[in-house]
Amino acid sequence: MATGRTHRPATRSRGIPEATVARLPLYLRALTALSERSVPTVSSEELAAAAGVNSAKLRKDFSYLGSYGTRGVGYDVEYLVYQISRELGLTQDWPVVIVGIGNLGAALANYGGFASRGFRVAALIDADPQMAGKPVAGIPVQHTDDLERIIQDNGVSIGVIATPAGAAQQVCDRLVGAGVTSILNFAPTVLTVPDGVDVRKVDLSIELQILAFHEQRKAGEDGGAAAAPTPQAAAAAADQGPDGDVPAVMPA
Amino acid sequence: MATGRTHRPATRSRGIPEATVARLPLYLRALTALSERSVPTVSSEELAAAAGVNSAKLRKDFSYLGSYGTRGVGYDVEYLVYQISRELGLTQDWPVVIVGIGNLGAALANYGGFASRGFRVAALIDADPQMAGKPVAGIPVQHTDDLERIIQDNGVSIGVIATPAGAAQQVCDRLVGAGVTSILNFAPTVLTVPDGVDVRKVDLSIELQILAFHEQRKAGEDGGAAAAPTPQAAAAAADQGPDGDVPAVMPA
DNA sequence: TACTGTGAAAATGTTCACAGCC
DNA sequence: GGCTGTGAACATTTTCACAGTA
Repeated sequence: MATGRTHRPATRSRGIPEATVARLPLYLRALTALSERSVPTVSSEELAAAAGVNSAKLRKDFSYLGSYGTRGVGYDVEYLVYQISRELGLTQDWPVVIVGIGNLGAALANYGGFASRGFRVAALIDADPQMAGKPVAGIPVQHTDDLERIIQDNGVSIGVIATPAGAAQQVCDRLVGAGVTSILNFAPTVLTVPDGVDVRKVDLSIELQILAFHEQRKAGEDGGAAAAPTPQAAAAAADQGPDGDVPAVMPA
Repeated sequence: MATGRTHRPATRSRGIPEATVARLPLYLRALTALSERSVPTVSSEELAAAAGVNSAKLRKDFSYLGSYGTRGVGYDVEYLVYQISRELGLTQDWPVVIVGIGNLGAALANYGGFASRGFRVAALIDADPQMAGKPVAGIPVQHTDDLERIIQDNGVSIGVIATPAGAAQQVCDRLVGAGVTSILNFAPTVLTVPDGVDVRKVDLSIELQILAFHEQRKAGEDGGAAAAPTPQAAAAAADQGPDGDVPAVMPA
């Protein structure tokens, strides 16, 4: 039953700290924007502002990649775009499958940010036979029955799970069985995977809960901070709306 | 123009560390599942497994909230559900607006995980006049023109931005101007906000990029770790698909 | 006995501040 | 002069290991 670990790759990632890796895509985006405006060089101060971090952190981050800057001048935008892309593995093509083509899956399929960074949506997979053949974002949806074949035919190593929570673990097992070694999970469940498989999780309601925590702090306690006005007392009838996608409730 | 900081609340959150706050929703979900199965008590070991963390971390996390367990026995599930909910501020009703009802916005509106945790979608807002009046997830979409009124009428303090990147900052400014103090941003842009406003960011393509980084590591280097088989050589024709939402694409 | 709660150690991440170089 | 690169100080987070207790 594999003592499934989540997150944290086994591969200590050579020298680059996780926290730095997590920021590289941020820098890359900021750099890409500069590149589009044909800006030739940028200082750590400017780039940091564009990426929303402070400049000391940025410089330290870059120092793990090597010495790609020029003292007194800054960083060459194009060169840095290339170096970071290479470091992140974006100079190669990553075929990706999306499983679960509900609202969220469709949104993901349409999301331009994937195609624009070396990721290619190789297939869309759904358990509903009604969906089979229907094009979403120009790609025909295929049935779950063919999951293994699709993975293998396309050499897919990254899978995205956008199914309801109840189906996620089963889909995950099949993806892993077929050779997928990285999973991006949108279903609100903890996935159990064998060692060597990375799982990253995006949970919409968790982010909101964290915001609520801080929001509560602003209003409550004493008059510490400022800003927040009344938290409105409408703390009443919270109709438990119908579950659209993701049920949030484990099947038991 | 406010030297907009992102993330990290100003309010040092009494004693509870950020890292702990970020895990509370995880514990809450696991506990809710146990509660539904009428499990009366749970040990740190069991709960930690269900939440995907290790037990020492969980105990330390709970120790910041107080001593809610019983030595030799474990934690009372119902009691803990209540305590964590209260700590997160989920015992009150949080009206939320979603701005940008494209694919992603619709997915969010339909997402059951919101309603099930004290969050109530108070309104859907879109800039497209064609959308106005159309119901999405049973809620009629309203036009951006009415944004300020909607925020104030509903006492909204949390806003979700699911617009294209280009519109995000403008929407953000209007939300903040109307009194919103917490923002969940799905647009791939760094938002600038005044002090006292919290921003959390969910970026789909960033998560994939982090996976790609580790995926690359598994394949490359030498035969350090195990698991990962062939990374398939399909590194060829990556047709730069059309941008659905979000921009990007390196020019060079 | 079987568990929690927590100090203390270790690891990781951030910031400071300045030497070094263009 | 202006900026990078980085040791060293500081801060946060994780883990260990065990005392305390129902």
